[in-house]
Amino acid sequence: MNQHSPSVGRLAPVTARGQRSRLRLLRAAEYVFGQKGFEGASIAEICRRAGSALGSFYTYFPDKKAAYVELVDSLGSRLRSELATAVEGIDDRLDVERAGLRAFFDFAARHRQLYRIVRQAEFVDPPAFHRYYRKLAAAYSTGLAKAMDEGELRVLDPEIAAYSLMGMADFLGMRWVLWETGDLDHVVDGAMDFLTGGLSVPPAKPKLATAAKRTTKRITKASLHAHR
Amino acid sequence: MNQHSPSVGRLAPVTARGQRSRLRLLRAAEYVFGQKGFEGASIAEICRRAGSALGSFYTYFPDKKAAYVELVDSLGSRLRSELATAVEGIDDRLDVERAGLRAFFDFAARHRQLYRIVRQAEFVDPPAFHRYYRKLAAAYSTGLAKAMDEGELRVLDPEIAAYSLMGMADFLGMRWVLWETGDLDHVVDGAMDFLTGGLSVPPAKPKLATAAKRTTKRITKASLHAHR
DNA sequence: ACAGAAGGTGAATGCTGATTCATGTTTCAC
DNA sequence: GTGAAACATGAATCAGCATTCACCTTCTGT
Repeated sequence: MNQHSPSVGRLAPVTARGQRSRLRLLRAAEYVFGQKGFEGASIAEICRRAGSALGSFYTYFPDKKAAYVELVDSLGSRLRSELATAVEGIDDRLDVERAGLRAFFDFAARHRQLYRIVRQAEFVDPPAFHRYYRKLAAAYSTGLAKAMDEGELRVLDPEIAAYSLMGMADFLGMRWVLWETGDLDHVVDGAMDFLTGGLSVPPAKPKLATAAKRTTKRITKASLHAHR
Repeated sequence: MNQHSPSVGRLAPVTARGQRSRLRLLRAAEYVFGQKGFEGASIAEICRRAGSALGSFYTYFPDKKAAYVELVDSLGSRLRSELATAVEGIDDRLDVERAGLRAFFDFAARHRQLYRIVRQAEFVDPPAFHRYYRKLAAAYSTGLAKAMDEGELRVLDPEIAAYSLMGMADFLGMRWVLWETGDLDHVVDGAMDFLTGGLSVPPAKPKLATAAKRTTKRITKASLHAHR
């Protein structure tokens, strides 16, 4: 009942040839769906790109939507697994955040269709869309909660923190990975600066307050002008 | 050349009746596009919902896409204007952030199609999609930069901060306004807690470090359990 | 009260593209 | 080597719209 039950029609390939065809089709689908959107993509174009005949698509997928959903799930689990790998063995939790952010940007750069495919999923198959973010958020929340328990992070609501951090990564990636490839190191540093210390001005030592504030401001503003 | 040049055909309504019709059509379009997506929505359904005949749509819009783009632009400027209003007169910058977040959630709650319409725009008309976020980000960045200049906020790259904050708001709204309406006050408080102070544990007074950490942890975890 | 403009109507046109199917080709277990 | 199961093929089917158009109704100024 779960994944590919070959009960109705034959969907899971049996031979090596079949596996190859299915994979070619899926890869082509990732490209075309990402390029044109779900509705805009035609099975014909996917097949052309995969080097298969029109009918072959239906040997492996019951319909257009099924292929799409599989793509969303697959992108989700590939992303989660890459993030887990990128982060494993890192002790300091802030370094985990940095590595995770970096890995996300890398993934997005390698799968420029990621955003478009996932976002379209909201219309094609809402459950798949939810799954994608909920699974990511669940793993993230757990990690954050543990770090908070261990005193590695300030104690916050882990789920709120997880969605906040996911949102940051999402928008930063959209802006600096997809729209305008810039100095990603600078973006990662800037993001880490923000998510580490927040927006509010740390209470300065009372006596020197004004002077210290002024100095900090000048220095950092100058360094910011180096970019952009 | 700019907005509605009635050069080819009559697109801008002249009489009050026309204005009403156009508005009814636009409202219906907001609903139907939000519900079914751009491709999934049919002009016929929009007209049915608006109580107009099929042909009337083309009295006011050159085609399906034009109506969509107008919707995206309109949602964008309505949002920006509501945010500006919600925030004007507030002095403390962190209170501005709080009020802005709250206002965004309210807007999203009142326009449950906002997310779906804006996200679809990426496929329907990429320029409209970019405009939406870029205009928001530009206004936001400017405000943040000013607050930083005035020493109200820690100095960060304003554009990175703007996209980070937009991403947070976007994801928190998706999760707690659209998916599961929960205790929004708690979400706003949690988000403010995060964006104010960041993730990292503030350096404790050396002598009491361990004890203090423990205590904080117990208290806050207990209070967190009150929710969810 | 009438002309002409603005607004309204919905059947008809045309195109696009998902899905099916009858038929050919390849693979592989034996 | 052979036959059944797997795969592959692409023309044909079919349904769903966007858009057009020829004609009707309601205003508004004079």
